[in-house]
Amino acid sequence: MIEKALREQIKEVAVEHFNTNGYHGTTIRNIAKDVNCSLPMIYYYYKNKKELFDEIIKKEYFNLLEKQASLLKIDNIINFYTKFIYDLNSLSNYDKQVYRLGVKVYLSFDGDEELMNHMDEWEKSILPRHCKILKPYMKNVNNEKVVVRTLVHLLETMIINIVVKNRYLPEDEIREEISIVLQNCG
Amino acid sequence: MIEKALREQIKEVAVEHFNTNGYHGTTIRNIAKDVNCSLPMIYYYYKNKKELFDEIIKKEYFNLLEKQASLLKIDNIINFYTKFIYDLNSLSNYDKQVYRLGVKVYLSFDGDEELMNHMDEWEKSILPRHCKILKPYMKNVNNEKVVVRTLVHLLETMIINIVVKNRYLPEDEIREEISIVLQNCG
DNA sequence: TCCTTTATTTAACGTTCGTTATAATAATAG
DNA sequence: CTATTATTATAACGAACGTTAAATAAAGGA
Repeated sequence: MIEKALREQIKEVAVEHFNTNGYHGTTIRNIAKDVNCSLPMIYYYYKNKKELFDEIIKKEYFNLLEKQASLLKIDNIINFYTKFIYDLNSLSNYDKQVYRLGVKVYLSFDGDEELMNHMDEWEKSILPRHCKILKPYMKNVNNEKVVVRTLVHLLETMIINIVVKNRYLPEDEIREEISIVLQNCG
Repeated sequence: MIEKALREQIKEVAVEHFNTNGYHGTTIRNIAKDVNCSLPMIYYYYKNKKELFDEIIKKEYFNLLEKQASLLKIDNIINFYTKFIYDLNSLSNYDKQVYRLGVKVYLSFDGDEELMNHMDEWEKSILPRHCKILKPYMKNVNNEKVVVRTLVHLLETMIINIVVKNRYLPEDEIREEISIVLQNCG
C-alpha cells in the first residue's frame, strides 16, 4: 500500500502519454520506462494497447463526467453554472488529462468508432438534462430551447479552454459570459 | 505542369490521412499508396514527414483563415456573423479537412510547439478584430468586452461543430444563438 | 545526336513498434 | 518445507516505420 498499485500507476502514466503524444504516438515501451517497470508488465495487467486506452476513456472519463454532472445543488441558476465551470479549474492533474483525452475522442481526434458511439450516447443526454435544470427559470422566456442550446455551446467552449487548452478561467469572467446568455432568466 | 499535379495530390491525400489517423498514425507508405505513386516520390517533393505536415498547417490552414477573415461586408451585424458561420457548411471537403487539422493543432492535439506558437499569434488577433467589427454596434451596451468575448466563444463552438464534428448547422439555428448574445446590439 | 536535368522506381538500411515465449523470482498456502 | 500461484524480467519475434542509395526513364535543349 506504500507503493501505489502498479496497475493504477501504469494507467496514470498512460494518460499522460496518450495526452501528449496521442494514441499512435504513445509507445508501450515509453510507458514502461516512466513507470519503471519492465515492458511485459503492461501486458500482464492490460490485454494490449487498445484495451489500456479504452479503459481510460470508458471508465475514467465517463466516471468523471458522471461525477461532474451529479454534484448539483441549485440556488441561483447563474451561480450554479458558474460554479459548474469554475470548479473545473481545480480538477487534479490526472482528472484534467483524462477529461482532455475524452474531449479528444469526442472530437474524433483519437480513438475509434466504437468509442465515438459511447460519446454520441452521452451527447444525446446533454441537452435534455440542461433543459430540465433550466426549465423552472424560463418562465418569462419564449425561446427556451435556443437559450439552452446557446448555453450548452458556451459551456463547451469554456470547458475546452480550461481542460484542453489548460487555461485558468477566472470566476467573474465565467459568470459574465453565462449571464449574457441567461440574462432574461430569473 | 505534371509536377505540380503530383505534389498537390500528395498534399491532398496527406490532409485526409493526417485528419483520420493523426500525425503519428499516418504513414508515408499509405499516402503513397493512395496517391498511386512510389514511396520515395513523397521525399522528392517534401523533405520529410514533418515538412509535409507543417506545410499543410502553415500554408493551407492559415491561408484559409485569412481568406475567411477577409470576406467582410457588413450591413446588419447579426446577418454578418450568421453568414460567417453558415458559409463554413459549404467549404470544400479539402478546406474542411484542412480547417479541422488546424483546429487539432490549435487544441495541441497534434503538431509540435513551433506550430502552437503560430496558433497563439493568430489567437491574439481574434478578440481585437471582433472588437473592431462590433464597436459601431455597441453604443447602448455597457459590457462591451464581455459581449465580444462571449460571442467569440460561441463562434468557436459552432466552428468546431461544423468543421471538426462535421455537422451541418442550419442558418436559423446559427442566427438564433448569435442573436441571444447580441440581443442588445443594434 | 548526345548530354544534362528532371521525374520516378526498386530495393534496401537501420530502427522501433506491438506483442509474446520463456524463465526467474516473490508470495502464499498447505 | 514444499507446491502452487502471482508477479516480474530477459530476450526475442515479425512487422512496419521513416528514410535513403542507386538505378532507370523521360524530356529538352545544344
